[in-house]
Amino acid sequence: MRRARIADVAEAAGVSTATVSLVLNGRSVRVSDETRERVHQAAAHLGYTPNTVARGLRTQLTRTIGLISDEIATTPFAGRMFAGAQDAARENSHLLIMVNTDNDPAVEADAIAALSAQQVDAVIYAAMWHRVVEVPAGLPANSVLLDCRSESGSHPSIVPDEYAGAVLAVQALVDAGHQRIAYVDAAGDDLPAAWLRREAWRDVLLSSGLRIDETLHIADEISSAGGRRATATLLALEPQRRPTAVFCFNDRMALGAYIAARHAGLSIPRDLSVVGFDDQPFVAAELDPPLTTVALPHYEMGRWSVEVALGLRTPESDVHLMACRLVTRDSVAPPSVP
Amino acid sequence: MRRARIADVAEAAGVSTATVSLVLNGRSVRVSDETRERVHQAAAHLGYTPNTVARGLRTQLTRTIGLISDEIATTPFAGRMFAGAQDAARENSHLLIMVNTDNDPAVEADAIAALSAQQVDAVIYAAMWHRVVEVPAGLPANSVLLDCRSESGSHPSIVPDEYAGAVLAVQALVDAGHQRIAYVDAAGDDLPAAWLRREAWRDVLLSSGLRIDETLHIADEISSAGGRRATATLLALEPQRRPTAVFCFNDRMALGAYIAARHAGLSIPRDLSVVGFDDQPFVAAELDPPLTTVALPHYEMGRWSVEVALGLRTPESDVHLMACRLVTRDSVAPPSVP
DNA sequence: TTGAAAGCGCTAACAC
DNA sequence: GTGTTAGCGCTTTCAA
Repeated sequence: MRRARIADVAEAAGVSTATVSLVLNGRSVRVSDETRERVHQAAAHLGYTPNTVARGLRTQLTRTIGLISDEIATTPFAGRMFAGAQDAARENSHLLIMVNTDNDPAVEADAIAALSAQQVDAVIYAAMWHRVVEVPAGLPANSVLLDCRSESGSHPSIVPDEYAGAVLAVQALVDAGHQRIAYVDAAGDDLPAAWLRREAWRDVLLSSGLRIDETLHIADEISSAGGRRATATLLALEPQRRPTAVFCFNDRMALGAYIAARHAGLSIPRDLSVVGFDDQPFVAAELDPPLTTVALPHYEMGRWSVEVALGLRTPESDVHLMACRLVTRDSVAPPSVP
Repeated sequence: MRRARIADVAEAAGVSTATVSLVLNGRSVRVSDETRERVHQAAAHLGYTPNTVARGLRTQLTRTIGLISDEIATTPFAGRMFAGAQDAARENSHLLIMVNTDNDPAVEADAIAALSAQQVDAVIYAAMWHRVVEVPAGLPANSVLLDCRSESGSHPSIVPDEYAGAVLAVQALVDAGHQRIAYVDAAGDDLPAAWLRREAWRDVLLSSGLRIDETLHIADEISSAGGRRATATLLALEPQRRPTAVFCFNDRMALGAYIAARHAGLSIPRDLSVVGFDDQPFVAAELDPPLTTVALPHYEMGRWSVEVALGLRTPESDVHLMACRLVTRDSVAPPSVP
C-alpha cells in the first residue's frame, strides 16, 4: 500500500487538496466545522503524514537544523551538547542533521555544502571543547557557534563561563581555610579554558589576601599522567612550602593528582584537598573519594544554540557566557596543618 | 544574490536544463565534450549546488539516513557508534539525521513519523548498550538494529560478541597462571552482556581444568561503588580461598575493584590482577596502573549498521556478532602466591 | 466557504 | 546530441 498523499485525503473527504492543506495546517479559518471534521477523519483513516520533502520544496523551510561538529568521537561531553540541541530542536518540531568533520577543512567544506543543499533552516557549528575557531568561509550568515568563538565575532557564540566557574572552585578551597593552593595547569597557551581558569586562580588568591607562589603553578600535558607528574613535583616541595590544596585544570589531571597523592602516602582530603573541572561523566563521581569539581553546562549550551539559531532567543552579546556549577563532593576538607 | 538553480546554469551555458542535469549527474553519455565543459564552467561560475530537497521529491531518494537512539546523553560510547555510522554514511554521500528518544515510547513514535515524513532512505535503531528491545510498531521494514536485538529477529541486528570478548579476558588471566579467578558480576539478569560474560567466565575456567568456586562470583550494582563492595567481600575471604585475580563486568566496576584493593593494602597487579570490559574512554587507560580490558567495537558496529541499511552489505544471519579486542595494559601479572 | 491551478527545483521519458 | 515537458507532493494565490 502506497503512502497516502494529500490528494488521497482530499478524495476521501470529498474536498480539494487546498482545503485539506488548510485544515491540516491549522489555518482552517475559512473552513466549516463539518468539512474540517471530514478532513481530519479521512486523514486519520488513511494514516496520512505530510511529506516534508515536498513541503520543504514549496515553502523553502525544511524544519531541519544542521549541526557541524569537529570530533564527536573522542569526547565524553559531546553527548550532552547534542542532547540539549536535539531537545530544543524537537520541542520546536525540527530535526537535527549531524555532520562530523574530524577537523578536516575539506570535509568541513563538503559538510557545509551538503547542509546547504539540504536547505537546512539553520546551522550550528560546534567544537568539542571550548576554543577559538577560524570560521569556514561558506558558513551561512545565520549560523551559531557552539562551545567555540570566532576571532571576528561574526556569529553569535556560546561558551562556558570558565572564569566564573574557576572562581567557584578556588573559592571553595579558600573557604575551607587553605592558604597554599596550587594550580595544576594545562600546558600550551592556546586554550581559552586554560588561561581563564588560571586567571581566576590568581584573582581569587589575590582578592583573598593570599600571595601567589609561582612554584605552586605547574603546567603539564592534559592527562592523568600530566596531572600526576605535576602533583608529584608539588608534593616533593619542603613541608612548609608544599600546597595543602590543588586546583586542577580538569578532572583527568585531578585523577593524576589522586594517584600522585596516593604514591606520596597522602590521603585525600585529609592531607590534600583537590578540586577538578568538567564533572566528567563516570570519572569525577566515581573516584575515591568522589571529586569536587565544576560542571560544564553542555546540555544548556546545546539548547541555547538552537534556540538562537531558530530565532527564539536573541543573544545580548557576540559571545554568550553560560554559568558553570560547582559540584561539591568529598575531596575538599580544611587543611590539617594550618 | 539568490541561490543558483539548474535553470540559471542552463541559461548561462546556453543549453537546456535536461542537459545540465545529465552532465552534473555524470550520466553524460550522450553529451558532447564541448557542451559538457561549458556546463561545468557555468555551474562552477555560478557556484551551483543542486537542491537536494527538489531532487528528493523527484527521485524519492533523499540520500539521508535516520538514526533513532534511546539515550545519547548519558553514555561515553555513543560517540564512537555515531562516528562509525556517520563515516559510512558520508562515504556513500548520505547525511545522518539523528533523533533521540530518551526511551519514551511516545517520543519514539514521533521520531519514526518525523523520519518517515523526511523520506529517509533507511533507518538505524540504536541502543546505547547491548540489550533486547521491543521494536516499535512503525519502524520501517528495512531498518537495522544497532547494539540491540529484537525478540522476533524482525530486522538485521548488530551487537558485540560479548562471549568471545569475555573469553579473551578470562583467558588472559588463566594464561598469567591464575587459578582462583573471581567474577564481579552485574546484578540483574536482564542484560545480555551480563549473562554472556558470566558464561564465558565459567566456560574458560572449566576448559582450563579449574574449578568453579561460587564464593568467587558476586554480583552488585553496575558502578564503581558496586565493584568496590563486591571486591571488598572477595578480599575478606580467608587467604587460601581469596582470589588472586578478578574479572569485572565492566571498567566502572573494575575501578571499584582498584579502590577496594587499595583499601585492603593490596597492590595491583602484584597482589591482585584485574581485567575489565568496555575500554571506557578516559577511564581504563588512565587508572593506576592502566587497566587491561576488552574494547567494544562501537565504531565498527556503527559502520556496519549503515552499510547494511544502504544495502552495501548483506548480513549472513539475523544477529551479527562483532568481535571485541583485548587491550593489554598493566593490571595483570602472575599470581605472587601460586 | 471552497476549488482550480501555478509553481517550488529537479529528473527522466520522449521528441526531434 | 539536445530540447521539451510532465510530474514528484505540497502550499497558496486567485477566482468563484
